[in-house]
Order: sequence, then structure tokens, then C-alpha cells
Amino acid sequence: MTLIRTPADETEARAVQDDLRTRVVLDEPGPPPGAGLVTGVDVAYDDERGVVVAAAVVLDAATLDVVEETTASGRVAFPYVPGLLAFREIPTVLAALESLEHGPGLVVCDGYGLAHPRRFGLASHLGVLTGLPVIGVAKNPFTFAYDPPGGSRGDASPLVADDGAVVGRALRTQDGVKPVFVSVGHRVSLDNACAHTLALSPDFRIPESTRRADALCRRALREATAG
DNA sequence: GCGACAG
DNA sequence: ATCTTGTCGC
Repeated sequence: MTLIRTPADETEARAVQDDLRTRVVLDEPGPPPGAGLVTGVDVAYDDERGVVVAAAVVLDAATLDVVEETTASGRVAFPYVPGLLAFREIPTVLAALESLEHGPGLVVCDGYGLAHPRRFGLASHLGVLTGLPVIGVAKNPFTFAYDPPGGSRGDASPLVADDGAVVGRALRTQDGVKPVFVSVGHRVSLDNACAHTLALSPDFRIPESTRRADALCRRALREATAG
């Protein structure tokens, strides 16, 4: 089990991000879509009881069949603060990933990578700590701006920060349905991240990896919390 | 100063 | 994230 010290406060957390961001690798294309393994990770909370449960679900990228599932639970160690989400999620997510028997391949998480106030969101953070290729697929545009992409599956438009930097892409994964917001985490190109996201979303807006992980951590939280 | 803000 | 019924549709 890897020990990750939780920052004492928000100032320290931001300093950790500013330090770790120098280790993000952005010049690798990453694994090609449609082959190998893809692992979805997600987290569910019971803030009343201070319990957090993470799930990791390994899929065969070609068939989207489930290859392996794991779960890990812990105590909530950091509050939700916009821009500091990773400190809340990462300890338990790491535990879930480490309990997998398979190598995870590409990791897909809920939230952002580069699309972050300090360019170091959850997907980047998880990538730097594990060395794995990681992308972020978020359901909301956070503070970023975008022009609506075309209405068809596969249409996309740039996700732009205040300073004009392109930090990700709004990607339509289903015809006529609100786009998802893809950004690079670590060791994957944006084009490849979007190709993976599309390949993982044949039937629904949200990638199959995330849907499976979401369902699993919710179920595990209910069971851990029951009684 | 105030509000908005991934999950 | 989470609290939540019925309801529309394949």
C-alpha cells in the first residue's frame, strides 16, 4: 500500500500541485484506442459517516467486457474544494488500483487533467503518482468556456481557459446529447484521449469504464454503510 | 468584495 | 458528490 500524506490545508495542497505538475508528461501519444485494457475509476462518499469507497473496473478495450473489478474503502481525509478534488479522491483510488491483479492499461477518471486552474487536475495527479497513462472525462465544463460542438457523435470543440489556452475538448459522444469534457492527464495525447472516450461510449454519453466504476463504488458504499 | 466552481 | 417519484421509451 502506498502512503500518500494528505496536505494539512489548502495552501499546502496547492503547493503540492505546483510541485507535482512539473512531472506531467504530455509528449506521449499513449496506448492506441480499441485494444488492450482500459480501467475506469470512480469514488462515492458518505460524508455523514466520513466513509469513502473507490472502485476500479478493468475493461477489454475491444469488447468493453469486464476483465476485473476491485474496491477499496477509507476515511474521508479532505473536503471538496474546487481545484483540489484530487486530494479527496486519490488515496482511495490508489488503493483500489493497487489491489488489481491486472495492469490497468489506460486509466479513465471522472474529472479533469490539464483542464484545471493550475493545470493539474485529478487525472494528471493520478498519472504522476502511478506513472500510468491517464485521461479525464468530466460531465461539466467547470470554469472553462467552449462553443457547442456539432450535433453528431464525434463532433468536438476546444475547451478554453481564461487565458485562452486550450485545455481540453468538449466531445459529443451521442447524437443530440450534451457533450462530455475530455482533458489529458498524463502520457496521452488529446486526440487519443478523445478517440478512447468515443470508443468507450458506444451507447451512452458517459464512457462505459466510468459507468461501471460508478455503479460499483455506489453499491460497495451501500454495503459498507448498511447497518 | 462577491460569486462561481470537476466530484 | 448526494437528497429523490414518477414517468417516458426501447
